[in-house]
Amino acid sequence: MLEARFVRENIDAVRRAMDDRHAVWDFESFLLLDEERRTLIGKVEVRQARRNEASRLIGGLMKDGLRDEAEALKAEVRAINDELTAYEVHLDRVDEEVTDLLMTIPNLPHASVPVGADENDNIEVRRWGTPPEFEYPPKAHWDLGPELGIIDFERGVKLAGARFVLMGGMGARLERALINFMLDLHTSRGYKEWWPPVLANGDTLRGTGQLPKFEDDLFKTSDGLYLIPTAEVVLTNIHRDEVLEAEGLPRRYTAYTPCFREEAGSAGRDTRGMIRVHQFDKVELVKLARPEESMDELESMVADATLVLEKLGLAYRVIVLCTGDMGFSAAKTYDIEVWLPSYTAYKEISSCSNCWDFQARRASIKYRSPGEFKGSRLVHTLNGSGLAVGRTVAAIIENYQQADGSVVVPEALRPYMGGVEVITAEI
RNA sequence: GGAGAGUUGGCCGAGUCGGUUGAAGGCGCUCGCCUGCUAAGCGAGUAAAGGGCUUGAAGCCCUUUCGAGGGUUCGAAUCCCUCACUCUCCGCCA
Repeated sequence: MLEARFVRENIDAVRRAMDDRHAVWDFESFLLLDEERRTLIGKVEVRQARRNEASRLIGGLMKDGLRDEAEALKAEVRAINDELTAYEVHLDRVDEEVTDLLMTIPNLPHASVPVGADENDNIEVRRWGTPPEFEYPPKAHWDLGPELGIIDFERGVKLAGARFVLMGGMGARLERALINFMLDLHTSRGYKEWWPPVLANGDTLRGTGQLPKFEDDLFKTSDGLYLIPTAEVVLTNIHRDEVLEAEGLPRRYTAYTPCFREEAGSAGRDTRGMIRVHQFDKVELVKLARPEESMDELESMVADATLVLEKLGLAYRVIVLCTGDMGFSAAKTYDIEVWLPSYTAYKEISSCSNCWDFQARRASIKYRSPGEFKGSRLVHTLNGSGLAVGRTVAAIIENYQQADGSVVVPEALRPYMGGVEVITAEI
């Protein structure tokens, strides 16, 4: 969320930022409502001040036994209250409309973000590793997995529906091994591990920006809870409505959770395999940082996420998203893409964003630093996948496949696989 | 699920026969004094959000906020209702 005053006072810059994002936002309504709101506040507050004054006087008059004078004042306040009620009802409505509008404006892109329309304007930052070459036509994980008996797409559909996956045997083991591998790696590098709820309330989803604008992307329970689409939601909201001490920053958090997405609007995209499913596992990284350090923390977060791929020996590239391709809450985003032979392309496996103070303002996450400044200031929040586990499974199966249909287990993972070096067909 | 207790400022914690209580006191923090250093001590200050005036900055005025919402009243942290959450006891249970 952006502040109403900030938008009002920087209207041209905000307009330009929205143009850069190719986002549409109703500036005209905002300016009108904002003006109306401030006018109403003035009218309400003048009357409240008079009421407070009169009430004080009444208290004094009653003590002195001057009942008649007190009654006259009471009558005046009653009249003021009638007026006040009408103005307050109006103000509440306008206030809500302003807030609703502000909740739907996306974050401002950081100055370092390239301006562009869509994913074609994203800029590659670096590459690591070499995509494997095969002396035979490599198979996709959606073929290899079922042939090995470790991924069962058909029964996943039977159990739950389209875009749900069932894994068994070494497939399930690989999933679990990756989760532990990633968590161990991140915790060894200073991230604190959490085990959060995977259902969250509306305030939590509003805090990170999924609500109110993207409710269609979420699974919702009958009593108003949401299945989290990412652990970012709960990890970032851990400190909602809190004031943190500066010396405790940056906070670096990690968690493994299942993630749930409706994938509404992505019909026809990535329909094969386990690239785009309703339920997937992810190890998430979240940081709460001081504003002046948040950009450095974004860079190091990308390094933390890519280290997973390097340890696994998977080729990847890092791109910086252009203004037109960034998510709602992000001020700057790096995507990490892993090489997938089935796509003969790099495919997103992590997205690392600095959300600046956008989420912190929604969720009211502040910090204080006595001696440096008075009061408290908003922190910056960052999040990134470290990594999406299902896509990592797919990448390993495809990149480490052998001519005989078996899959070599990356060395770094073998301790987590009970020493298994090769995955072969099983029943 | 049943019964009871509770929810106050960065933190702890007072505060009901409703009226300068935005809220005692303490901790923490800031500034000053004192002190070979440190510690201790003394004095002053220290909530947030919103609106307005002014501005280089500071500042000033007003409003709101004592879990959330609603009600009673001229006036509510204080009384009433609803809801949420926390704790204790009972029941049930992976």
